[in-house]
Amino acid sequence: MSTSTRRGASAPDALEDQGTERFLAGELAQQIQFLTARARGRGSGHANHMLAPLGIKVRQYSVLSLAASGLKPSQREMGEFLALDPSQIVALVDSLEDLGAVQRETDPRDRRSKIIVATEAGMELFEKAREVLLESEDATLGTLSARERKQLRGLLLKIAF
Amino acid sequence: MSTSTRRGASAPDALEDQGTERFLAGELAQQIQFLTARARGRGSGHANHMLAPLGIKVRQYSVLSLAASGLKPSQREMGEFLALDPSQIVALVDSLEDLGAVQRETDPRDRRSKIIVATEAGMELFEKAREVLLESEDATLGTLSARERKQLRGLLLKIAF
DNA sequence: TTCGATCATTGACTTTCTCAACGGTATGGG
DNA sequence: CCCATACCGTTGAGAAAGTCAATGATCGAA
Repeated sequence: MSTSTRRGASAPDALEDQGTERFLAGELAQQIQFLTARARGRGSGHANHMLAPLGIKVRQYSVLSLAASGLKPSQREMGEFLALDPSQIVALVDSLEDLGAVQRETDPRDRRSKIIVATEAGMELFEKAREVLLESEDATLGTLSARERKQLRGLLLKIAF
Repeated sequence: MSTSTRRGASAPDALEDQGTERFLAGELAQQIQFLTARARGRGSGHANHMLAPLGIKVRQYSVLSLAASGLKPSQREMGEFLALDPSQIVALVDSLEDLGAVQRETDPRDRRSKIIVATEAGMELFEKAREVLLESEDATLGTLSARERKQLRGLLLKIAF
């Protein structure tokens, strides 16, 4: 009940602070590239803020999510799916390991690769974080109807890979 | 005509390399947050690559675009619209100024603020970059129909601000 | 066995982000 | 007019994120 930000009960079409909408008719606001970057900035910003009490960020959540999926992902697979450099995965897994949320297990089929699995504590952390993120997503998507959200998901899914 | 990457004439539903689609059914692929970040990563990556020959990146393009819009934006306004810290705007304007693409003009109404305008050369650079970016966007959106692109633009516009 | 490729890891480096401070300037109240 | 306060651009420092090359261990195939 605290969130004071945005969505004032009044001011129907007051987008953000004044001065911004002046450029909405411009060329940038038509470029999907730019809009995507803008949306992502707002989204991950809000998400990280909401996630802070849990001691992780969205980056780490994404790794934790894969670890908790039961799909036994290797670090390389994670990097590919998350579009992150292998070295970044190392750091992220390290930090989650420090939190006791995940564990590295050497793949018996290929001892070079390590499979990341969530611990008990990791599963609990994941569930909490998941709910927080669903709230955050809901807040970020504010004005969109359920139908529109589904549409957006579908469209993004097509271009994200 | 060199770009060998992606969009093979065949392979209708071959998303990226193999191993990735294994996680598509997972929980992350349902989160708009994640999809947005993924899409943005791909998009800006491709765009920066295409833009490299012109000596700028998407960050600088966005500033140049506003400067070339004729809307006489101040740096503060740019920062707000682009969701960038004022100090970053300074650096971006500096680099564009070094390229001779933009100029700082002190606002006569408020001598604290500086209005950024594109030079002749800046306008030419902007036009070239604009075309490159439209191509890049087209490539990134590959599989989307014109109708879907319009939808996506509309949806993103709603959540980007 | 040996050679080339792959995986995780490390390290160095660049870019981007975030924040605090400072000088110059505007604005409003006494 | 003078003053306090707030704002703009700028600088600087430090954290976070992204990029790239190299290495040891392991795999797969010749």
